[in-house]
Amino acid sequence: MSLEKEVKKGVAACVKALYGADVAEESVQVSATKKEFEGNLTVVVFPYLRASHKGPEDTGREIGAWLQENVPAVEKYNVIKGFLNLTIAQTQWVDLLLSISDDEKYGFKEAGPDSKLVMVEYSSPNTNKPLHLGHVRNNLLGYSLSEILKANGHKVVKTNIVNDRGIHICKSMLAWKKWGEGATPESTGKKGDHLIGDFYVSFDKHYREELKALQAQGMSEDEAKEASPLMKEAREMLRKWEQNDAEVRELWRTMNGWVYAGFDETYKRMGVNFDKIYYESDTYLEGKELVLSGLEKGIMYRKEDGSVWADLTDAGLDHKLLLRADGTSVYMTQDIGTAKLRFRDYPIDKMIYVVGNEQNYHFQVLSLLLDRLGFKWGKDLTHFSYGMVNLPEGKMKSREGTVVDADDLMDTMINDAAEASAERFADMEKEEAAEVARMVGLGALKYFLLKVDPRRDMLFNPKESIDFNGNTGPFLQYTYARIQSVMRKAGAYDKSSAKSAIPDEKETALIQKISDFPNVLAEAGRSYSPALIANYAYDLAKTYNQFYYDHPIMKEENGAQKGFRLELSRVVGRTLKNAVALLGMEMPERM
RNA sequence: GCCUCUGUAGUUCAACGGAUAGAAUAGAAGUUUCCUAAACUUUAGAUAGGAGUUCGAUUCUCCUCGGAGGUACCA
Repeated sequence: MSLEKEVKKGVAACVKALYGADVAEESVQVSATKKEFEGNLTVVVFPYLRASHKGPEDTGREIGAWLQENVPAVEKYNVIKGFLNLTIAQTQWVDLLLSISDDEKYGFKEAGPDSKLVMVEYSSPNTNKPLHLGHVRNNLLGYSLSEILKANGHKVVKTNIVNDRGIHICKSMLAWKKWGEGATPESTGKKGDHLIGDFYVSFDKHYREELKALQAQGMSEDEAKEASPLMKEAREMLRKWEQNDAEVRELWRTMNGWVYAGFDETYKRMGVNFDKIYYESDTYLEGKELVLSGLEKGIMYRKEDGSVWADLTDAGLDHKLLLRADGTSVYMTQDIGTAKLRFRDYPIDKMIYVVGNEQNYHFQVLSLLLDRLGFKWGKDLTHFSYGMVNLPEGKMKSREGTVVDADDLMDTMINDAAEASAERFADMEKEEAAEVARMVGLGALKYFLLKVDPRRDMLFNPKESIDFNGNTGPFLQYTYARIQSVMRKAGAYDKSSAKSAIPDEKETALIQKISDFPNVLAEAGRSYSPALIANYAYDLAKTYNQFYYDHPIMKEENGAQKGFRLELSRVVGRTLKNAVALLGMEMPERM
């Protein structure tokens, strides 16, 4: 049992014994003592004043005395204002470390028969352009969240809905037909997703020129948009696609194939993956059907022009369009269809959508509609809503060429890491140096994006954001690599000799930090927050570096002390590695 | 207009309603005959403004001001 739990239990028992009041163990407020006060754990006593009918100081002293008497681990106590600081007996710390040290997955829970099945949707790309920085945040959050949920004993299915059909891909297809001159990824040497993205941009460029020309002839903007031959052609292409036109479908398959090959490369490099991929082209018809069945059940209604709507005003929302007058589906329709297929494929207990916060309203509506259509998890589906990544100039805009491309970004990170470490890698084999640069570059990027509270907008400054010093991914990796270096040099050692070691303050602080990991992991799972893991890992590394600076390890002459410090270092390294793995980060053995 | 989110050192980020609001970076000053200095130490610097609830408010409620997003046929 962890010390914290022991104290909570003790306080609950104490309040019962002294004041006859019932207190839930979980409600007891226990935290690490601030460093300016004496003690290891602090109990907030304010909540018990009502039961004790005494002041905070007296109550604190009474509880402290009781704990000292009845909880073996509690050696001393002091009370400052309403805070009861407990000092844990020194002998407890080494025992605690040794009790943790055999559990290689300390803090992780295995999935069992009673585990909930959680489906996490993330990434959700459109197939008309390559992934950008916003997707990177999405992918890393989705992956990390999935890993954290798994570590908390849930069964997790990672899923991706690919928006592979619609006017956007038709625009790229049309541009390719008109101006592509048969270009392929092979002929151009370009990644498929980038090639398609170029044609999307090209379409937009020609389209805007067209609009300008039409407006010069005296049309209004709206009239010009209506009259644009290019847009007409694109719409015609979409119509043909829906009618299963062989030629259009063939081109569509080919071009999407290029995009998928490109995406796969990017995903692989980013280190994310999926258990099941759905395609909008397979799900949108299902959505239509469901909407029509909802129409029969009276959940939807049809307007005079033939369009189908849901009236959500009774839930404080609006009327929502689900099928256009011409019978084509919208985004919402597709999401309903996807939900149906997923429900058919998996016994889902909980559905989490990792999607940007600009879609908050969409998911509010989706939840309501799924619930009305009879999906048991519809009502409490979770929209894991994260904030946007902004650039110093403001929002990323693809039309203005201010998007930060995911592939370019990863290249830059890895190159910077290689440059920054050229000297220190001088004695490494080329391959290892490249591998370490990859880990460090991506580690810096992942940590940077994940350490921030997901729901907040964040700022990415290409020039300044990526640093390898301070509160960064490489800081954690460096700490780990340094520990591994010590372990390599130390070779085999007798762990049991640690038993008679006497830890000092910095060492007990480290053990306490390590023992806190299960709580942090559980809380990260409850609150869906990779940032908690990132902040914890930073804290642990920081604490270790402070210890490392003035505590000799291998050079320690006292055998017990040396064995203890080696074991402590090993467990810190392991904990760091396990923690950042939840963020998709890898740890180099040397750097 | 209406709805949602958001406002913390110069900057980028922390802080289950708990003690003197923490880090990093930029600034100033230091630490290496010693296990990796991508490290460590010292220093200066912030809760947008105003009411309220509370023993206690960055956190909860209300108002004002600022920023972002959404708002029925884009995803």
